[in-house]
Amino acid sequence: MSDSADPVFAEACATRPIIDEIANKWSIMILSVLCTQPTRFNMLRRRLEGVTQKALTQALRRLERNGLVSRQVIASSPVAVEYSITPLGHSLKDPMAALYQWTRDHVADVQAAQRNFDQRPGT
Amino acid sequence: MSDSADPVFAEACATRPIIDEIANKWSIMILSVLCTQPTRFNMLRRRLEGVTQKALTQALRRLERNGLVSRQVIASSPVAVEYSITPLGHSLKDPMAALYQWTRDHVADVQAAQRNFDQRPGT
DNA sequence: CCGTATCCTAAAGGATACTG
DNA sequence: CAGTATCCTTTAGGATACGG
Repeated sequence: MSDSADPVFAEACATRPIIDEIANKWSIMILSVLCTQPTRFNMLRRRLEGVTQKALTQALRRLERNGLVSRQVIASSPVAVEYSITPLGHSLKDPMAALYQWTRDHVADVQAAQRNFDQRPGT
Repeated sequence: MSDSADPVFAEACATRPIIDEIANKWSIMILSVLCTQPTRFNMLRRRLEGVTQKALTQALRRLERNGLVSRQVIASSPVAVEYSITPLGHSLKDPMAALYQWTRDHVADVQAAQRNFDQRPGT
């Protein structure tokens, strides 16, 4: 599977497990919020419209496990939990930006291809 | 969800649908192979060890729909189908490379975070 | 307030058989 | 050769209820 593949894309095979950890449905939106400021659970929940409690918890745990987000419990009376982005999480910003730039540059091409594909006659 | 989020990550929200199309389980490995040379269905299947026929077909259709891969039927006696990467697909190489570079630079950090997380006491 | 636990449904994934 | 169709098993996702 790897002998003569292009080196750049070949690396994709090795790095995919980590990419998959990051490319979770809500992860980048969570990072989007946390990049601005530390945020509490229910605030995140409000900001990410449509997220369920379960999904948010799962995404946060995953980000925390991978060192991109840190979780701090503030022992106030109704307990507060604040999530913030780590330096490691922050370092993802630049490479992400490159990918978003590609998407912006080519979104029209992709959508045109989709329309073309979807409109061609079925069997 | 978007008023005060960091601009770079905020873009993530808008571009995620397209990222998701590309970040499919087998997509980058398929692109890895096609980037080197056009390849036929069963050859791809052999190169991507562990892929099922169904999964490979689905991934190829998706890549084709998004304009990253083209499919050409060669009407020989047992019919042959050759897949190749398009210029659009090729243009993904550089931004991907940036992401892989990040992964390479930080894989140790991520794995350390994972070990640390996994080894801490449960309830 | 911040979750975990449970239950249920929906969707994904694999194996096998069959067609142009 | 290159798929599609079918079935079945596994996993993910959502809703609800409860605990620290």
